[in-house]
Amino acid sequence: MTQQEIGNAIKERRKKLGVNQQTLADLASVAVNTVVAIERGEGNPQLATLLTILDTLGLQIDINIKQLDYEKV
Amino acid sequence: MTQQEIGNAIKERRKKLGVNQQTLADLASVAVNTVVAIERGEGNPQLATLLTILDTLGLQIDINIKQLDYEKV
DNA sequence: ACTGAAATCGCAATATATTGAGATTATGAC
DNA sequence: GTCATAATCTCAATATATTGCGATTTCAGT
Repeated sequence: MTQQEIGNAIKERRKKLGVNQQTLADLASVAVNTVVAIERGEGNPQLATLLTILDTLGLQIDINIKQLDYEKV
Repeated sequence: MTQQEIGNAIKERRKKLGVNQQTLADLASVAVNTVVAIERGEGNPQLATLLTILDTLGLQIDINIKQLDYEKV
């Protein structure tokens, strides 16, 4: 999962929950600028920042053995 | 998954692969100090740094809906 | 206990994320 | 097209990760 994909996942989840960037930022106690950057894939957030945002959205990170292309679906 | 657990996952995987911190750092093009901090759970690495290290170890990040305690195992 | 390798620590220098405030642009509803 | 809201951008200030080097401690094997 790339930085860009992570940003997209956050954005989709946020929209699904029906909250805007400002509200998410407030709930996660980060600046809205930070949320914007991460969702756009332009950000290179610190792990704590990312985890806080994910947690706020009811999401979590898992670490797995890298999946090879031919294994997908 | 917490910062600490991520550090442990990296450490275990590294040992399983039989490489030391310095070698991992070199392969991932980061400073050994950075690897040390992350593995110890003291670090708050930037996402790019974390992804590079995980990738070097053949690991990847996945984002999932948070698992509730009573759902575990 | 000895030895070599691995892991950890300390610190200053540098790079980069984060923040805050305001301005600008997109987007959707009516 | 208008209006309101959401999203994005700019820029300076601040906080914090990263690096490099050396020193120190820990650890495993003999």
